[in-house]
Amino acid sequence: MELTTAEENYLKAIYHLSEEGKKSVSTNDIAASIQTKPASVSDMLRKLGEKEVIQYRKYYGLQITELGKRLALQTIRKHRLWEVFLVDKLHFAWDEVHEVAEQLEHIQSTLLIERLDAYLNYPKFDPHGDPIPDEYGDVRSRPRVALNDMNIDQGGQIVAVKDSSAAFLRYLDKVGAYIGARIKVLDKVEFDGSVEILVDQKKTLFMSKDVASNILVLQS
Amino acid sequence: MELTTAEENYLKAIYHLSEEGKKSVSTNDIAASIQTKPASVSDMLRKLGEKEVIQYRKYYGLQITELGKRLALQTIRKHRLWEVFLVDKLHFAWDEVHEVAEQLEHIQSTLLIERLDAYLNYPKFDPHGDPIPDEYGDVRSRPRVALNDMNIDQGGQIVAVKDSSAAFLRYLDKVGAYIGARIKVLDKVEFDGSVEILVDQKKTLFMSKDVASNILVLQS
DNA sequence: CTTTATTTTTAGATAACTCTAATTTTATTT
DNA sequence: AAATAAAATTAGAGTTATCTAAAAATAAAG
Repeated sequence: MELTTAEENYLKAIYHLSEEGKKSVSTNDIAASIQTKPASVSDMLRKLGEKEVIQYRKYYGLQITELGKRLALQTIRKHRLWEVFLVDKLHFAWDEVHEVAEQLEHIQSTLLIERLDAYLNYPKFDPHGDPIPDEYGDVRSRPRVALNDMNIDQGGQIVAVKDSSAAFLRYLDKVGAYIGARIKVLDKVEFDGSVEILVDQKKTLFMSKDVASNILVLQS
Repeated sequence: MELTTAEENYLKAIYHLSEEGKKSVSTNDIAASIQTKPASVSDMLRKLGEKEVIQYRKYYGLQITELGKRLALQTIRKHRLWEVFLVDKLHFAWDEVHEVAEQLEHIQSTLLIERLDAYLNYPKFDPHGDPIPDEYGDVRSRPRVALNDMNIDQGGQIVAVKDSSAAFLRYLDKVGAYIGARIKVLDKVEFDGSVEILVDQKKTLFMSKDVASNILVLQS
């Protein structure tokens, strides 16, 4: 089973949207997430259905199949391994890697990925803290909680972000709340849901609920 | 100026054919070298002409422009840097790299190539002994001679091969005549042009004229 | 429970790249 | 130089992926 680059991108988007807890993934959701038009999505869904990576009945909705999941995880694995390479070896900043990894993930060569994995020392998480699936698609994810769901005086380590846009990542870098930073919730404002946190035992800062909800913390 | 992957491949083929000394590059030559049909080539030549990377008048022939040369060398630079990466870092055999490098060379990111170059320590030659152009397209090539053009008792070091097919490279590896091997011509057979050589001061072997003509030696 | 709004799909075009078959141009032979 | 062969190009069609505009199906509102 071989997928084209476009098909891989659609399937990856569908997988990610499926994982976000939403019952069913809509045509519009997919279109928004990969910056295309709903009409194009409809067309592709028919094709992905024929290839049996999703189960698709028009107007009804879709469901990703086991085969689809496996293929999506393979692409995600490649993407995240390349991100580790770019950051660890080529010293890219964590907000510069996405665009390039988006291209590299489509390179076809199992040998390449095997060797890359070994070369990077079989990393389990990418620079954003997201888990890297193994070659069979198995993921070992750490339990984690959104920063805005933590209570006062609770602490932990930032392990991932939900929004990986360059703008958001730059903002985090600027305030020192990068992956790996240790934080503690000092206060929560009932009114707007914003939080006050202590970063690495030295700096305190305020975060809007919107920002905090995009930061995932491994509690300690 | 941006080229598509297909355009880059055509331009690279045209550049290589141009460099092989042939006065003019024919449509059929290009078709053969990238495994496509002459009809497709004609079409692409028109497009490349419009983009001014070649000068093209139908039925007459073509000539690569300065712009075309620069762009082709950029692609070749990327290809060869990736080959160094695959061999030096990921321990690919030198006959396994081509197919993967063929994909990697089309990744678009100047930052990536700058960083990769630095990471590999600014290599000047790829694993096949071919020179790596710098970012401006300048090539520092070593003077070298085809093995079948050498005389008896002359020696040197194998620095490159003309035919990079996996089959040929495997053959060379098998007989120990890899890039970097030191050789000396022991005898030449007038009748069929075959040569007897001493490899790394220990092993002697016979090579057909056909094989010898595809091996380039830096004389010493 | 109709009417309106939203979502989704189809229809028809376009762009890039490829092919086969037919045609045109250039080269080679006799 | 006419006849034939080879090379190159055009014509027409297919594939993949995209779009806009129109139509169909479902959901929401009155």
